[in-house]
Amino acid sequence: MNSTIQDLPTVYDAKSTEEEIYKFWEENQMFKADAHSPKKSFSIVIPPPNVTGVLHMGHALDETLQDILVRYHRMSGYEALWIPGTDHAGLATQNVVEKQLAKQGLTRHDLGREKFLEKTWEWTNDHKGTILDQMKRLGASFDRSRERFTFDEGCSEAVKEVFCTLYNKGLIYKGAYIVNWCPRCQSAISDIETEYETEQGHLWEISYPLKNESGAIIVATTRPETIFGDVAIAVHPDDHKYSELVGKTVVVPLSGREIPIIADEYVDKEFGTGAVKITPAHDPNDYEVGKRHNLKPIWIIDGEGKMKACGEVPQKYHGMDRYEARKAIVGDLQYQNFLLRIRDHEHNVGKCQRCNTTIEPLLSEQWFVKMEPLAKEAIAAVKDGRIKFIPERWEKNYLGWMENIRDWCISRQIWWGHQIPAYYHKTTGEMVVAKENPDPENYVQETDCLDTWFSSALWPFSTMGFPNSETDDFKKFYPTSVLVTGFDIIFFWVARMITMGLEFTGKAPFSTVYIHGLIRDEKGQKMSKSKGNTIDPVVIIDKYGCDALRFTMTSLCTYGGQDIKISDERFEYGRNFANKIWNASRFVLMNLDGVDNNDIDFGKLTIADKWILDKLNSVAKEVNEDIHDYRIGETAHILYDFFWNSYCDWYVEIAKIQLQDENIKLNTQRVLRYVLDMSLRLLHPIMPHITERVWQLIPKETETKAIMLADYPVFEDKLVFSKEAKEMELVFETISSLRNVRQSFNIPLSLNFNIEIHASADEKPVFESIESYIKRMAKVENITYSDGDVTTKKSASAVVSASKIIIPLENLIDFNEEIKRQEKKLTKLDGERKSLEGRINNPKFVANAPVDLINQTKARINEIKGQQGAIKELINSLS
RNA sequence: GGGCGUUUAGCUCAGUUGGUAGAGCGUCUCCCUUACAAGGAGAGGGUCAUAAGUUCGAGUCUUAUAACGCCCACCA
Repeated sequence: MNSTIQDLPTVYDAKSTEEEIYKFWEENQMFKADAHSPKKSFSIVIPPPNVTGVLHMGHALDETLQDILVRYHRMSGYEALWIPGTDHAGLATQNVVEKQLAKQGLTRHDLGREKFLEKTWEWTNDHKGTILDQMKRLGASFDRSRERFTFDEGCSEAVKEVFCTLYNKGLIYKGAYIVNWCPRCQSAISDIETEYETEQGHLWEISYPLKNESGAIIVATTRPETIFGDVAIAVHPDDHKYSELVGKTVVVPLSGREIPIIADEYVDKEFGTGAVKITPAHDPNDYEVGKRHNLKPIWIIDGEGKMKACGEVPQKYHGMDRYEARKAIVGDLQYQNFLLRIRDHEHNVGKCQRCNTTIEPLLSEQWFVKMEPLAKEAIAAVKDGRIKFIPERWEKNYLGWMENIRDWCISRQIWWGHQIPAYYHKTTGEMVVAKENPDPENYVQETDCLDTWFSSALWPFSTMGFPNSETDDFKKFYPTSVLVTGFDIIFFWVARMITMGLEFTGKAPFSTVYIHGLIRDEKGQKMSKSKGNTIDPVVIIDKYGCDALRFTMTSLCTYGGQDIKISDERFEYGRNFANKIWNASRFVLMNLDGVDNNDIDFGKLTIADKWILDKLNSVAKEVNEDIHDYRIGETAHILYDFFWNSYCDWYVEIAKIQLQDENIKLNTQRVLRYVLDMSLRLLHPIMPHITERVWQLIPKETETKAIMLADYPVFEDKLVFSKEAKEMELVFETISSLRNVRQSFNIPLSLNFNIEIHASADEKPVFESIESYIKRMAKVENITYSDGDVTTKKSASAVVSASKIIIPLENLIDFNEEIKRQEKKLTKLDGERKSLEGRINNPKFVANAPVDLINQTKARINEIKGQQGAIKELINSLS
């Protein structure tokens, strides 16, 4: 980092810089938090990415926002901790390892549980760091010395503690229930892991003949293959169509089994035929009906989605896949004249979120968490404001779900994960729930594992040392400050963390939930590998730079948390800004002459100096407020506008003039240096690398290690210069007007012209003080003043504030064009004046509007009148 | 069936206590002015989806309608 200023390339080299800078931070352990620090704490736990995961745009956004908050607070005097880690991702990881085995023609069963776990641990240890290493490319300032894994020893201890405690409180139970079974994953999954898709299906109407008499009842079903699991036909009790049939017995086609006709209010009279077959083992609603009527469920489909080889299923169907069986059964029903009609029917089918396999509702023994008692406090915590959602509307969403909470199926029939700490006696079958096996000789552990989200739910405190609440980290950093995530996992994760945090630590695990939008492609579609519309953040970083990625994404975040549409080219925005920062910095550095401090002489400040300092000051104020309010996109916009449009486009250009004046050169250098320094600090949380790099290049009298450890700028009273800030408007307007004239009449830059200013009494001294700016920036040769009337000379002109500027360019301009130009302005002012006058002449407005506004309106009307008078005068002098 | 979001410039979108609309990109002019052509300067472009209401005043608040999108529920 010792290159001289002159050597710096004119194009910012993001790639080499970012690598170098990140290494610098890491080697100096700047991300490491101190649990013994006297500073206030600010802490975040990362939403742990799956160990199997690869970095995607969603991470890029999520991690960037967290990093911005962490870096901001670190610079603002907090002891900031960001804990990284990964999720063991039960099924996902198991699938990856199984796929590897499959290449060798093996299944996990060939290896056995123990060997398979060994293999999976091996894979995990090889890959645990990869996604976090990728996140280093994002500039993430997380504390790798505290890196955790949801399946590491500590987290496992926390899981056991929580499981046993909940069980002993009666909040975990084991029971038979209809669950969503994925035949491919061979496991139960929870309700929220099931997604519904609309499919074009059929409604088959099947005739069930009455026993011992003529006649039949016709049943409509979408799943004829479950016919062997039927235990009854149900009709609505008020449905007189069927009232005489209730209580009678029918014979199940193809099987010959006899089942009753029952009445139950669950049945919709209007749907299908008004008669439903009841299959308690394979449909959640049927299960409820069956329970009400004491009907024993019959299992006819197994865990692989195949027809069971059991007595109830005719032999010819044994082992048939459920869809094959459907075809065969429909064919057979038709052949035997039981099938009366087939209708097209659109219906929703449950799919496994992970593998998109159609879910098989299956009655089985599973473990559940009784959610309702736990939800109470989790609801209260949000309602009473202990936890705040941003944007607020997600609160409703959360509360709606919590208030209708259903029990959480936590057991999974997989091997990779936290094995449920329940032990069965080998002979008696007696069950003990305990952290350790009470007697390995005689007890075997439950084979099921826990849903991965069970350990994720404990993440904010399992990472801090729980169940030990006396660790330094727990005392210093728990509860965490804010949780940053997308809305897609509010139910999966956020809600459960809140529940568990409150139950086990008595505190909300975080006080704010900051929900950002999802990243979508340019058409607004979700990015997915299967659609082939993903954008790889690493590719973007290679092409545009990490800071460009971060800045662009940040700028696209809205207060309302809207989804963000991105395309490759959008990142040019951030790249160009980075390049602008780079080149502006180069200019300043090249002109600093070694000035190594910000000791500005306030007595020597020019009007432009005061304006930029005032502006910087208000930007600092606004940025602090915005970050505090999680309006992070806004901070990007404000800083972009300030740096580019105020600092570069105006101040730096003005500074070029001031630097020529030996009287104020040094002070100008200090102002340049100061504003650059502060701008870099303000930008650092969003664009950490380039700001650090440039900051290191600024000459300093004191040895300060890094910008990331420097103080974040705040509002300062001494930097308020309202009067000068206002007066600078005259500079901007004058120069813009003159440039407009030049452009309108195609006057080449090489031609310097003279101007004559008819200044109002109070504006004249201001004009005099800004003469050098006008001359240089508008290419003006001479400025003269005239107090009296407008000259009758034919000239182009401009009305600025309360003054008139005459540009005598007789031979160069088309007077008709000039008149048109002025008239256009006149019309514009006219519109504004009429509207304002309409207001001020309305007695109700005067009676109701705030005094300030009324005064402002009056003043503006007067100003417009003055300008219009001046323009008319100028037009007259032309014609 | 219930809930939520979106509708503002050609495109993508900002716009927090209501005070006559902004940015980036794109378009048109001019400029290689000693930080930057990934740049500089100037210009053009909007009945803020529609309708009613509240108000002195509505992109902003209320109600209704339309279109698109999302979430939840899951009548076989």
